[in-house]
Amino acid sequence: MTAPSPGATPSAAATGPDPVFAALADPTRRQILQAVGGRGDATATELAADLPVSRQAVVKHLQSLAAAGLVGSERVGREQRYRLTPAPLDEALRWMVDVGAAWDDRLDRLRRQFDR
Amino acid sequence: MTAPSPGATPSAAATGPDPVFAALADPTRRQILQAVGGRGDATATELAADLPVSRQAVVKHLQSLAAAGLVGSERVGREQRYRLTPAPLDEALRWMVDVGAAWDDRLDRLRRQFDR
DNA sequence: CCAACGTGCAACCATTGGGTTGCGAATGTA
DNA sequence: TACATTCGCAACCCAATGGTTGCACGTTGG
Repeated sequence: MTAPSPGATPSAAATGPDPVFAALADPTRRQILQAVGGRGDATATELAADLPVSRQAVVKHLQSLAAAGLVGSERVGREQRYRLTPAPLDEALRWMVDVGAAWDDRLDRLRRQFDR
Repeated sequence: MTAPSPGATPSAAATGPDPVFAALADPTRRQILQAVGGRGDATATELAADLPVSRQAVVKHLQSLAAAGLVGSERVGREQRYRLTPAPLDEALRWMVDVGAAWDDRLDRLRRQFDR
């Protein structure tokens, strides 16, 4: 998944899953992520219209998301348009899958040892 | 993945991906999660020995994780043993995959429309 | 039985974080 | 040119959070 998604600078893609998890922690931020993904393109003002928070709050959230490399922005005229760059999700995803997998492995090993 | 994992009560599994994402936000908490998964079984005191924080801090983290349904605990003698219950990870995982997928769909649609 | 160990509870502290408001600067439009 | 948007910056507020310490209560083993 997640082709390089051209256009929109990824704004310093921040290494490691840390910032991604941190970014995903907030419900509003996840909502914003979904919204900008669904629209394909959005400004802070547009997003704020559909949310119970101020534009400035949305801006801050978008900055967090940008810091995690989950969105990129591009200035067009007098507005700043954001778009999704979901690549960093992969790393976080992998982390979770690994934890689950390691656990299942352990269960398997125990089970096998028990069957013997 | 993530079989029901018997034993150890899931401690009120909390609905929705919210508590899971919240739980995963903290690096120490993720470390604890990995540690308890790797050992298969651990107490707060044991975990604290390998971490740069106090036992009480670990206890608090374990409570967060339990609230998210990611660990279950079981009292054995005078110690409280925690174990991984990674099932709730699935929901969070799905959320992320969905966001990524929706985005890829949009890209595809745009590309197809452009080719025409 | 008593000492040692491990847990659980509570108070407290400092920092982070989400949110708001206000304002000045840049850009598009009548 | 004058007006209306839209943005970006800064200051400020309050609640949540990660962390600590101290202490009292069960449990185990010599």
